[in-house]
Amino acid sequence: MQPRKAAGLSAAGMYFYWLKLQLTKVLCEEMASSAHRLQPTFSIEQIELIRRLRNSGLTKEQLLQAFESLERIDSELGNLYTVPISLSQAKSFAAAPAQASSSRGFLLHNSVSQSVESPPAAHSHINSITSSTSQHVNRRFQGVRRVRDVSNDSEDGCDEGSDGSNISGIQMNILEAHPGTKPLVLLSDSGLMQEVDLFLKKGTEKVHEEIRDFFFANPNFTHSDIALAAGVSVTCVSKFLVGNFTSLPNIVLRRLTQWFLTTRNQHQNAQHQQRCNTSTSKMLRDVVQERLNGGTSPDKGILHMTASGDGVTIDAKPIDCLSAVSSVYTGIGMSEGLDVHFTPRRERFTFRKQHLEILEACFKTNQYPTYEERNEIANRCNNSMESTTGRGLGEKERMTAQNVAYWFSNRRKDIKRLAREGGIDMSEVILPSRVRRSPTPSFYNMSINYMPVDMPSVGPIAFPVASFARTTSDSLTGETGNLSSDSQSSDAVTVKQEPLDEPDYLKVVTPFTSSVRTPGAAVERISSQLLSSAGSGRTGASSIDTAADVHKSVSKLEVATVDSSDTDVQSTLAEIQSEDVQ
Amino acid sequence: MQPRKAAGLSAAGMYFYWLKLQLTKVLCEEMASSAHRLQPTFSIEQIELIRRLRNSGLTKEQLLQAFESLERIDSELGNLYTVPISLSQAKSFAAAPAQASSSRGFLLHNSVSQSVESPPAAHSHINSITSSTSQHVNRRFQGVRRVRDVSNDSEDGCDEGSDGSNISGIQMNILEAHPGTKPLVLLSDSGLMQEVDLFLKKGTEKVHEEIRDFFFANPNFTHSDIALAAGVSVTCVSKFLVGNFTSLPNIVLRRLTQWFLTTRNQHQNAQHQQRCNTSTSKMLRDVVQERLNGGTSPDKGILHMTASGDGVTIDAKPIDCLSAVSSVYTGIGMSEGLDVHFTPRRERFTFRKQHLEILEACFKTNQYPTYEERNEIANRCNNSMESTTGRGLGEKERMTAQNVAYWFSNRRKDIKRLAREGGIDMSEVILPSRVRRSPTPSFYNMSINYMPVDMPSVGPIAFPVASFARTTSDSLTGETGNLSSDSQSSDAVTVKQEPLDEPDYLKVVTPFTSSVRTPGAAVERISSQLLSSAGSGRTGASSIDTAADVHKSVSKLEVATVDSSDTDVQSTLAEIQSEDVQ
DNA sequence: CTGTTAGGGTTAGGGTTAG
DNA sequence: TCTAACCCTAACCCTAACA
Repeated sequence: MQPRKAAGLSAAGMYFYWLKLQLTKVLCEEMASSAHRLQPTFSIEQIELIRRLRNSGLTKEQLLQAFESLERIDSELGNLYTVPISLSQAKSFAAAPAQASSSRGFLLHNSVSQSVESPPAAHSHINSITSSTSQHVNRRFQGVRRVRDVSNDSEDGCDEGSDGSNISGIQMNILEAHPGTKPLVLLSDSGLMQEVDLFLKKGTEKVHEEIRDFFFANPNFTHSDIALAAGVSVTCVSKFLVGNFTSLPNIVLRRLTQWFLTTRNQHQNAQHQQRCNTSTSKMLRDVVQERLNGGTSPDKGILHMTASGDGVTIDAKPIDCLSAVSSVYTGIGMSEGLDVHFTPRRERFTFRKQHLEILEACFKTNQYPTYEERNEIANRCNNSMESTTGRGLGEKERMTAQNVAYWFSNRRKDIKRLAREGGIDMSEVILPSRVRRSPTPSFYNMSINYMPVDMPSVGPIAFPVASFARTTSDSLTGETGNLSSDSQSSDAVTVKQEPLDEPDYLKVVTPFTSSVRTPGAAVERISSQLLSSAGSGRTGASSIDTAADVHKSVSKLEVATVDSSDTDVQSTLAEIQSEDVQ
Repeated sequence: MQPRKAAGLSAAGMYFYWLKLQLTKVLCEEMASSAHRLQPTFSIEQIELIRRLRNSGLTKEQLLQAFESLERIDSELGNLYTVPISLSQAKSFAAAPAQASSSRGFLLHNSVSQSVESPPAAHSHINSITSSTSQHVNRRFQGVRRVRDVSNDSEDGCDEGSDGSNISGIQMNILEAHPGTKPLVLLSDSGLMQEVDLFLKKGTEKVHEEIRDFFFANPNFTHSDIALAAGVSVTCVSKFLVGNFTSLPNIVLRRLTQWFLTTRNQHQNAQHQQRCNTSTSKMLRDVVQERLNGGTSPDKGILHMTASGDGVTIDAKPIDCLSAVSSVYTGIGMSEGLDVHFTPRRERFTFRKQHLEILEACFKTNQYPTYEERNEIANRCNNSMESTTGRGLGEKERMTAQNVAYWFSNRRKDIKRLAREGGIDMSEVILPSRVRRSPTPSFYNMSINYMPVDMPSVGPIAFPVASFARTTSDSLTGETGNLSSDSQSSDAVTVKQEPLDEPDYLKVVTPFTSSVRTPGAAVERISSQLLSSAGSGRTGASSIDTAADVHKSVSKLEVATVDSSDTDVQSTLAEIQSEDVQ
């Protein structure tokens, strides 16, 4: 086997992370000394990890060595990882396969050495991975206890997408035939997927409600457990349970749903025999048994795997959901009858002029909007957009609370950066608005109790239009004179330059200038700055505007920001920014 | 003054950015109330800002007014910004000149209405900007302390270019004759430049090592600080420190090096008297003094400025380095006797057929190659090219990892666009290959005890090929039947269309189709689609081929991609895509 | 602890520019 | 004209801090 050099550094870093996680788990298992071990299925990371390990050219011997080393180290350190097993009932997550035997060896070894790199797609031959050599290590399925080491999931950005319009990643369940036997890797069928789709069709609210109730009905559940089992971050679980389900990406919802359906079914089936919930092994056995018995859904493993870990799709596409899925199902990838679900990557949302106007206005008031506030802002934006365009918004055009959250987050950073670059120590000045955000209670009026102090930092700015002359002659590009008002083009903001000589702009800015103390003033300025600088062009695909138009929009935008051209903006401003400057 | 519309959009945006920055700084300075101010040199942004201000037609009086306003405001607000000075040793960045007055007015307003846009090029009369009125404000050089709060930043793309083949941007240091006197704008001499060049000659690795060590040796450094001081984005700093220095453009490396040399020297020089590192002014004085005394390099300002913020040259030209610099020195920009270093624009790399073949093959396997992978691909391409041509590759002919990165990036976009245009919602299907993106354990935690494994990248994708027809009739483009073998024309690949009905092509593809699990199958299909649909002939400039020829090459390319005609391709495929379908 | 989230880091997608 | 090469910033990941 020819070793392949690892990927990029960052990639490597990530890899480390996963590996760490993996090793941690394995080590954990290893440490445990239980006798009858079940070979749990593999977790997402595990699968991928293994694949990578294999691809990296690592031999099983080497791998084994590594494990042993870790084990040794661990024992020397006092079994830090040997924590009490606390796998609560429904807490069935993936664990590395282990076996109650005493032989030593390593998971997937043989197969690893044989196959080189496997395509990401779920291959049927994956089934043979573990079965080939029956390398069951005596690992224990250890509940993930650790301190906060393992449960520290990453988080993950989340998006809106209220329902399962997305196809989850590659689904693959690895089940073991029998406790103590070789693990079995099964491909997930579309049955679960469909079930999930159906369930998601109930609507996000309903889904959330059910899952939440299910969660609370089981005191043994912890966020971490679910996160681990479902393959999502704790953060997402938390958000979901708290009610911020709308800020979660579809993929997360799908996974949670999948977990829910699977777990619930298991739970129900195992209900009668789930008397002793303290015995992990017993419980695991139950689960396995259930599966072996052809439970509701043999493949709806708790231990499913999703190839691409993240991938977020912003928009919820209730309607397209099915079609999208079906298209995938019938896609080429499916030609072999495989259920390959790809986890879509995030789709970048594009903030339009109107959005920015509203966002900026809100930002001036409160840099830390709560979820409700964000949601409201998003709605406001959407409504504004709808009324402007006169048509419904596409899935991708619909702003979500998450988008807003991202925007605010990035915005705060922007300002901070700006301040820093300006040499101002913002750490003490800025962000005072961080008034303890409402603990959950919502519907506070956005404006609350504190006067948003803004940072006096930068001042109004006049952007010199000038040019940053590119080495070549760029300065000649825009010579158009003034710009007339622009129509509300629904295009992305293309603002990149703004004519300083724009009368309206100046006019508008002035007032603010005079009232510098206004809390929002500074922010306002920076905002406008940002706006002016935050241009991005449009692609040829959707544009037909001329350079002149661009100019127009730009100036328009600038003006609008400060001006009162938009009702929504105005209302927002009024609502939030009542801190005038009389 | 006749208003001129700004140049390119981005230029304007950039301009705003700089200006904003500048103002921020100015304001900051204004806020400070120290008396004996040193006039620190100017930062990149400052210089540009000032230039812009001047060009905008703002008079010094107006400027003064603005400053005063701000100052007043500040005092009224309670000197929110007057934070303890804590300029850590080597952290010397630029501060903007300011003055302590009390009149009211507003920054830039007047000017705005008057001036329009100024050309980006560095003008020699810039010298008079500040010196004309001796506007030294009592600003304080504020240290950048912050806790760890403020160390936030922006980012920015970067490129390859491993060594200093690039000429940095406009270099210009502004020093003041004496503290309290009018600032003096000095042109940076080539001394520092040469020093930088020499340093860079050590090799990227070495450079990286030294700078990195230097960085870690100073716990006070933050990425942001360096970015700010060096005039590069935080992203670049981050990448550099993490080790991805090869993905940085030459210009960035140069700047970092410049920063490093400058800072280090200062550090060393100030070492003995740096007992009290709490006195910012003291330190500044030292620095200034040193400079005035004709220190090692009077102009090696920390605060040099590089006019064009970006500009990237892809190829590393160790050899040309010097010549390049010299050419710049004598370039047009110099006509005024100014030491204007133009940042050369990127040199467009031309992908040849061979390159594309390899790239396509790799793309099918993994759409998101890591740095190492990209590097490997580049090497593979170069080797292939070398063996083909039988001669060494010129600097421009050598593909770099960055070229590969660009190619992949653009390729992904192409596919997405195609899909979109084809009416397929790729958001869910495409780009699954990205398994959890590397968390890139920023060098902080990277160390540790784990075996570096690389990260998993996902699998194969299945893209619905079918409907990717371009909206228009593209499918008709390639009707040529078979293609005979094509001679190795050294011309740039002009392949743009590919006959779908190409027997060979189909033949080749088929296997993949049948083996859907193959990761690259879908990609393959889309790729071919792209090729077929994305037709563009070659420009008349370099082409003389007939349509038939094009077809030939195209088919050739396609075939080669999947076929085993090329050794490199094969090896690549085999190596990576060994996930067969037995 | 456990759950959340602000923020520092980074990556990569949507656009745009220019060789 | 095409597309390599950027820019900007949305969208994440991860850790620390805090409730």
